[in-house]
Amino acid sequence: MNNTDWQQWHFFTVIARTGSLNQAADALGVSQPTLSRHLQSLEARLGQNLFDRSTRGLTLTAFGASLMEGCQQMEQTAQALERRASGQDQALSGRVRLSVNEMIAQYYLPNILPAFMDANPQLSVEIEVTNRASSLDKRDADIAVRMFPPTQLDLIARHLYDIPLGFYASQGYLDRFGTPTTPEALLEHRIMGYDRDKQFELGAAQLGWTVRNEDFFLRTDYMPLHIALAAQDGGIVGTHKELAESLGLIEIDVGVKLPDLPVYLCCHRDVVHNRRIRLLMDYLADSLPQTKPGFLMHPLPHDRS
Amino acid sequence: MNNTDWQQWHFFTVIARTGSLNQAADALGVSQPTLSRHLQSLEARLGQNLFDRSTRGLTLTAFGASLMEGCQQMEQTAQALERRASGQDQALSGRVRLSVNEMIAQYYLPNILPAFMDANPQLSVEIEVTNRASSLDKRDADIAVRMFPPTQLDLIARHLYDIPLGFYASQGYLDRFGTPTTPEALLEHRIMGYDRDKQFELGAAQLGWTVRNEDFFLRTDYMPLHIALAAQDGGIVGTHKELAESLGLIEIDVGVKLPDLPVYLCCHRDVVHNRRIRLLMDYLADSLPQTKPGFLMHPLPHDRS
DNA sequence: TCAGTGTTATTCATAAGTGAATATCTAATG
DNA sequence: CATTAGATATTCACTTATGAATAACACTGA
Repeated sequence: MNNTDWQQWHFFTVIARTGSLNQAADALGVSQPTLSRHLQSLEARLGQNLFDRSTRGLTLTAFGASLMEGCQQMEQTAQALERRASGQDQALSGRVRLSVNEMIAQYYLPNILPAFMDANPQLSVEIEVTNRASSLDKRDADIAVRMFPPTQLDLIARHLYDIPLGFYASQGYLDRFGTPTTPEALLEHRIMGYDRDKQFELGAAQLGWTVRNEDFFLRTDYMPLHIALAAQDGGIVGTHKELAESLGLIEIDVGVKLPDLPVYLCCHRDVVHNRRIRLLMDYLADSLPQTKPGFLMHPLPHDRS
Repeated sequence: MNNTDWQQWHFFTVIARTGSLNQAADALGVSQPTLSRHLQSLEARLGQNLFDRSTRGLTLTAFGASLMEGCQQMEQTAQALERRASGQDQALSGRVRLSVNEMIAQYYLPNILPAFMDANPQLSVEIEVTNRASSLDKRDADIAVRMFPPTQLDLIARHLYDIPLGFYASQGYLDRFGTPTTPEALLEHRIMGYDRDKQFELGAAQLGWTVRNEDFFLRTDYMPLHIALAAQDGGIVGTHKELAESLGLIEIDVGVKLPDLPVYLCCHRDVVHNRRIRLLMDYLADSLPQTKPGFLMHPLPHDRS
């Protein structure tokens, strides 16, 4: 009677979320035929279909949908189990996964990570670079560097320091287009903005500006491209003060002080006492605030003649 | 990264509860070597041991114990999932599991079940006979007939009727030992009682009597044996009025009215709307109260010469 | 209309998991 | 001290499950 296969519920959960056997197979690390068969087997045991099949994927039947709540609860519990288990693995060997955005990855980590890796050769550091908030829940990462305080209650956040921001352009750009002195004038310039990232919009709103991403001259969420373009006389960029200055960019004073960018170090409650994770967190907390940015200045190959 | 195998957590949960690979293998329907290997695999993945091994079985390490809470939660969710899924299987074929005590099984069901099975040949009725409250949680049974209201909130109970009780003995017994007329005198007689079942003790306490199971002349929880023995001049039995009378036993009036025995029909909230289960419940609710007891009078072979 | 891209289902050689039997261990017992 | 009972671990023949390849299908867009 205890014949129930938790594995099949797991498969079902992921299939339901992805809506496709192929994607679920990818996520689960098994093959699509395997999922197909397990799903059929589960449906056979339950006596009715969990999904409607089509050539565009699978969509939950009412029956399948009615079971999703329990599946999600099971998944959360399973994830918590994994976190708690891994949080108690106090060995100083193994992996630590760190999630950072492109700016940290490009301009800060290269300065400080080698020393850590030298000091802890048993530890393999895995770095996930993304501009979205990585899921510490799913243990996609153990530690995350974020520029905003996390909202989840079960995350522990440590405010490290604040990065001063400013608007910058190269001397060459300013020679060609002049130097704006008011916010209004600034917005008429070739200022680089974001694509889907809403952070700048929100920050501007707090300053009383009405700015939409659509208004920008050039739009990308990949900030190192902002920097590289500005360095090549491409326009005005709002970025880290120290970084811009180390690149020889000139600060533009439009009479408005940009708010500092806070830097938070986050991890999950369940793993905060883990030695490996603690080691890297403490090291980052020590070294990140002291680091001058600017190791790999130019990620994109270019020839400035 | 989503490599986590829910199945192994299931195995771990059952192993932890049973404290033995062999028993867990039994409960899970797999072999002991399979469990041994999966457990080793899980421990290897987590990097530390979940159990201390000994020749007396496995005992949780502190690490393993710290994970049990999550496992139990997962198990409950899985069980709820199974119930909800099976509750929505509206086919009128398949199995329905019914849990009853020995009295119902012996003296009532034989009268009424054949008609139900004739009317619903597609349905296979499985009957678990136990005097303990069967677990509707684990879906050991879909429906349970109980003589006391269930305490769990997620069970639905339907009070069917009340069975009048009385003290009875055969004419032969009364001829030999006389007829008691007071409670005190009754307790001096060869009255049959229970072994581990505390219900009679509790009921007697409500009447103001102080009776312990140890005081009885003959002790067994198997009530049909009470009946059979009384019918063979073996002593006095407290049992169902109609049943005793149909056996030709004589009621003994000691000036105290025994409280009626309530009969409840129970099922889990999650499956109450299931057609199969509903069908049998409704049938039992209709037929049980009207049934005269006494189909198979003498379950034990005997020769009354 | 006709490739192109996505989907699920099926096939079959092969790899992985399984379990009966067995080895090995320990505590309890005569 | 030898024996028994009950436990986990290991072995190996064998069953089962797996996945690369493929088929069959439906939508999309040129």
